[in-house]
Amino acid sequence: MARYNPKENEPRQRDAWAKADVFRTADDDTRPKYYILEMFPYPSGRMHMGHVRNYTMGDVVARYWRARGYSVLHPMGWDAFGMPAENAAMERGVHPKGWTYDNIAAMREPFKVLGTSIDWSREFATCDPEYYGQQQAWFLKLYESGLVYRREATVNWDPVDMTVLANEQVIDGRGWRSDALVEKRKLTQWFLRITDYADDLIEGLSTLDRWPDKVRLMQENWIGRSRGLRMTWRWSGAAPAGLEDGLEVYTTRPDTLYGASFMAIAPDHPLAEQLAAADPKVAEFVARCRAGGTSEVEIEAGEKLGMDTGLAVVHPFDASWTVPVWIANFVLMDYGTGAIFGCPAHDQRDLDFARKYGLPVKPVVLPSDGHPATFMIGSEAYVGPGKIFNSDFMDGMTIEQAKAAAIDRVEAQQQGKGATVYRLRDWGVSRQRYWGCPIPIIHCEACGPVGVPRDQLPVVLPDDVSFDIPGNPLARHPTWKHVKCPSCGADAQRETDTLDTFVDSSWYFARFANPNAAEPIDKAAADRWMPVDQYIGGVEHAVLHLLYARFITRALKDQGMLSVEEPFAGLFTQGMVTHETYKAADGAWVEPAQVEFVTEGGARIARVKATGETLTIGDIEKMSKSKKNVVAPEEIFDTYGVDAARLFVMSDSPPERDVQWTNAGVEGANRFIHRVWNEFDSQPDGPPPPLSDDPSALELRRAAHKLIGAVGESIAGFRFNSGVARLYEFLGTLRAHPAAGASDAVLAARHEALTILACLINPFVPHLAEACWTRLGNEGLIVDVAWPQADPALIADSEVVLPVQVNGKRRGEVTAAKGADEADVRALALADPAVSVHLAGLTVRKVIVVQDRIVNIVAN
RNA sequence: GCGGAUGUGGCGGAACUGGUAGACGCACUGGAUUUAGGUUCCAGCGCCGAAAGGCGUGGAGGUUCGAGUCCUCUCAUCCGCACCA
Repeated sequence: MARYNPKENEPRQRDAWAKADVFRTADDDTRPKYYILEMFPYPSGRMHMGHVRNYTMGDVVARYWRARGYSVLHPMGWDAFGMPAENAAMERGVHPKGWTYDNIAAMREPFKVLGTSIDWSREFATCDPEYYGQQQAWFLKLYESGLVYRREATVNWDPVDMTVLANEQVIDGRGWRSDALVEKRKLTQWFLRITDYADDLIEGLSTLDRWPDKVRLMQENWIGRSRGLRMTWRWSGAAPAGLEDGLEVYTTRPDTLYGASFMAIAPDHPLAEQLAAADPKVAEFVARCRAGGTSEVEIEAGEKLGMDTGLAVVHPFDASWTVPVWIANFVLMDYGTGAIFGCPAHDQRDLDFARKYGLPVKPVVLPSDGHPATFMIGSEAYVGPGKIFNSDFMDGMTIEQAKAAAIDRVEAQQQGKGATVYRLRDWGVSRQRYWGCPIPIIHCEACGPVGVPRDQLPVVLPDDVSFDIPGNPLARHPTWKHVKCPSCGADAQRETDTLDTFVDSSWYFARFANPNAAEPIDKAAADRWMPVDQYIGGVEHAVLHLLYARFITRALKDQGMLSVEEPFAGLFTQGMVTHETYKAADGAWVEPAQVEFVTEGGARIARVKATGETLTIGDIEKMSKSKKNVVAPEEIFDTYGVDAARLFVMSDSPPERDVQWTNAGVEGANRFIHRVWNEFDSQPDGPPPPLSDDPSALELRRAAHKLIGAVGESIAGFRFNSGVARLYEFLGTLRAHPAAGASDAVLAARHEALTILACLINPFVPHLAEACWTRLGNEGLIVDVAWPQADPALIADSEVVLPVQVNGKRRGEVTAAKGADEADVRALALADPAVSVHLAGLTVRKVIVVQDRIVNIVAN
């Protein structure tokens, strides 16, 4: 017997897999397909524990379905464009391209060491011109179909880095890198018309029954569909220029039109801007609103600011009733029409505003317990159900009836129309960045924006760029942007913006079906593999990436490039890997690798290994460089082996929750691995004796056969921690039947059990499983072995143990034949001495027998 | 503020449709092996109690023969959105 040596075994098994090329996926396989995909990583250059967990999870699932006879596609790529490469270029003078490809090379190694069953022949990076060129091709198709357009939009502009920032990159109003105050700027930007698909994207959610409810709900809220009325209020008096028809507002509460008290427009509404141009006081007010708009404190306080414009409109249902028009800071220009009618009695914001500026508050919805004469609104608006009153023709209606009636009337008066409004905005994809996919458009003075002809794709990024000054290197490149117009041949300029990197990740899953296709998507291959059967990634992408990918999939389907509407049939969002934090007296964080622990008086004390300095044990947080609570996967691989790391991240917590990395935990996993090996290694060489029904062996055989279903269901149901627990438990059963001194019957049962065990541990600890498989005397690789079949006779129990309760409290148990009828079980239970003790002096009123489950005796 | 999730020993967690709460791992305690530390092996380990027994799944009620699981209220923590008309 030799101690299991992962350092020697693990590389050998990986070599064997590579040599046999076992993970290459054939496209002409006739077996059913299973496409499993983990969200591809950004090539930071370093693998972290989160990757280990994410990719091990996917690998366990991939290896399981592979063993179950499916043709499994499990590809891998790199989400390789983006800001970190340019930041590295600016900070260290390296080229983004070299930096990125070096990082990919550095990360590919640990990913291969992890032993995941990936078809590396399909690998690509989004910064490969072969990939982004195809992206440009479909982008142009969407452009031709009208899904891509250009308009002026307000963006976050970082005046120091001279670039647009995404909303996520603005922290408390400042650029995340430069710390400069971010300005709102109007820039002409490219947009994707995702709002065209708003309804489809909502309806589609109901088909995604293997997605977490949480994610579906978040997407629904993000799209934010609301139904209401878009209507125009006519001016009382002279109409402002350009708004001759009146003031258009959007409301979801047309039932409260008789409660109207004021109109409010956004500070950046065209009317407000017009008034500001004419009146310095208005200009000053508008400026104040804008400044306050970004200030956290003011939003927090919710202070309502308003200014009466002096203009007024006429109520649609009463020509003698005029309503004043205000400018208000709480009205948003980019939602609805940028103008509202205020009904203070039934909207809290409107009420706050009305109270502050002394505007009328007239209730029009009466709660069921309210009286029309006495019902009053205090400081809280009434937003509950009730009957309409004070409302002429709507009096007595329910809210829903009144909404319909008001919409009908407004439509009949030709002053508006029932409308659906979304919170979702079109997707701005322009980035003033170098390291991204060039937008394949040429601007010609005569022809306008013209798509780059197909035969000139890809538009490749130039390599000779500099990062010594801020701004977009593409824009200041001496020659790159100067081209001829493809349409008229005149001098023209290339678009120098690049695409948001979320575009890159919105279709890569379809490209994996055939990464070398001459078209963006090989439709036949995509029809074979799409949709992804199981997608795995972090919940932080619940709206962004997952919504964009769903949108692009639908858009490409409408271009005839794909057949599916939804890219991901199943989604699993995994938790993070966390670790304790350690802080020194001077406030500095200390890495776990430098910490040792002692127990003093039952308390666990952390201190620095080298100096003995006592440390404060802080919160358990996501592993991060800033808190230094990081454990490098490579170090763990080196100390314990890859399998121990894989097993631990799968074992301790349910996969959707965070898992706390602990040294003690990985040692537990390591212990299991060595114990498993010892069981295989203690089995005698040579062919096993024949299996027998000897009772001494039957317990082991039963346990092994039952384990097959339990572990399989755990994997299929993403309950990996439970599956691992069952494997640990089974090891105990195995150890209770040692090989040393065992009868032939037990040796035979052990051989069978070990054969099963090797197959069941294979998804989790594949390197160990291969070694175990060979140790049992088998030829070939266990990756090619089918998932074992349980013998129905061995998993069916002939006897069951039934707990017996008296008045709901467990008092004893009886053993009965499986399926025994009620009368027999009842007699057995009543005769049990442990039970009868508790029945002394009581009268049995009722005996409930749940077949093969439990007996409950009701007595008093 | 709105929406959602979670709450079980010292810790991570198990308990699939209401049916033996605490599987499995960690920590801890005792013992064996070892020159010693570590490793390895055996045993114990929800709380109260000497025992019999009682009490226990954030808290309070309820439904049920039976509730961690279902219902009502409530507290705490976490997450998402946030002046969305």
